[in-house]
Amino acid sequence: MAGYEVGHMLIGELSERTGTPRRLLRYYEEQGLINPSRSPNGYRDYDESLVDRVAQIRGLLDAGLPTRIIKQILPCLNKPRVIHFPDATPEMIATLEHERDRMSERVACLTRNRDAIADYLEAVRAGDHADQS
Amino acid sequence: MAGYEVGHMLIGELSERTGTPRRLLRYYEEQGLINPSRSPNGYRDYDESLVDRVAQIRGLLDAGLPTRIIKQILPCLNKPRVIHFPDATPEMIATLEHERDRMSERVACLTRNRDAIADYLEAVRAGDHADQS
DNA sequence: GTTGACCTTCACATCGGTGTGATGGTTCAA
DNA sequence: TTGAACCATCACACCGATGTGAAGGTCAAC
Repeated sequence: MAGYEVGHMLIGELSERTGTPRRLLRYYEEQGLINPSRSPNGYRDYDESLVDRVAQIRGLLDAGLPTRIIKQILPCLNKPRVIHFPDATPEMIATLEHERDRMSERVACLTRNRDAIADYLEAVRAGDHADQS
Repeated sequence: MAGYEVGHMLIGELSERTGTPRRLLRYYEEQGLINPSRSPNGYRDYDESLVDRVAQIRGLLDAGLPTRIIKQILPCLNKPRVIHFPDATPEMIATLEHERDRMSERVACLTRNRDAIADYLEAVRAGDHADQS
């Protein structure tokens, strides 16, 4: 059970470190969002960098993006500065532009509503129970 | 089929004006997100203000919020300045604070990824096909 | 009065993300 | 060598949001 090579881990460790059920780590792999290598015994072998990537995936899922879209935008998000892009096909670029804009819309919507909630909370906190106590 | 009282409309018109299937307008009602009045004949009668509200609901759904949560935060978002809040129970306040924070997290995640996409697109556009043509 | 375009309710289906558990292989330590 | 703690695949179930359509009421126009 020992992790000989540092920077690599089994599914259980990645699960704990990301707070993600094993089931979902396998699901994300099935959807092509990650592809861990395999140890000789067939166990999945996750690279350290996948901790961040999984967090990113979950954040995007939580923000309403489906795996299909996440899969398309992930390659643009490789840690190192834009090295060499796998595919700059016009359709891919159009897709990215579209998704970028949709994300901006989501940000606007969320920001608007969050600010409204914050305002409400502030108003409530501003001693509005004066007529009750 | 004429709309006698302006500012009121049938489900079909609201559907067209918001780009929302009738099915979903009824679903949102069932979930307690809107409650249109009824005409004598049983038809749903939507107020003009629901055009905006439906847009808001759809935006939040698209941003990953479930109807259960949307239902809780909607009352804080009445057009007129915070008039009188229906319920300022401590649990409700805690819920709102929590959801506000979750929305901030989503905004952060979406912004980060959107910017990365934008950077990527810019880099691609910056004549990086130099080594190909 | 019949037709057409609305509306109603209701039910069943699909799809994506997720939960749960069965069945069995690998490895380490007692 | 057996048991515990991992791992694997696979299948079935659930839930929320959504699609689709059947069966029937209302109303305006012809």
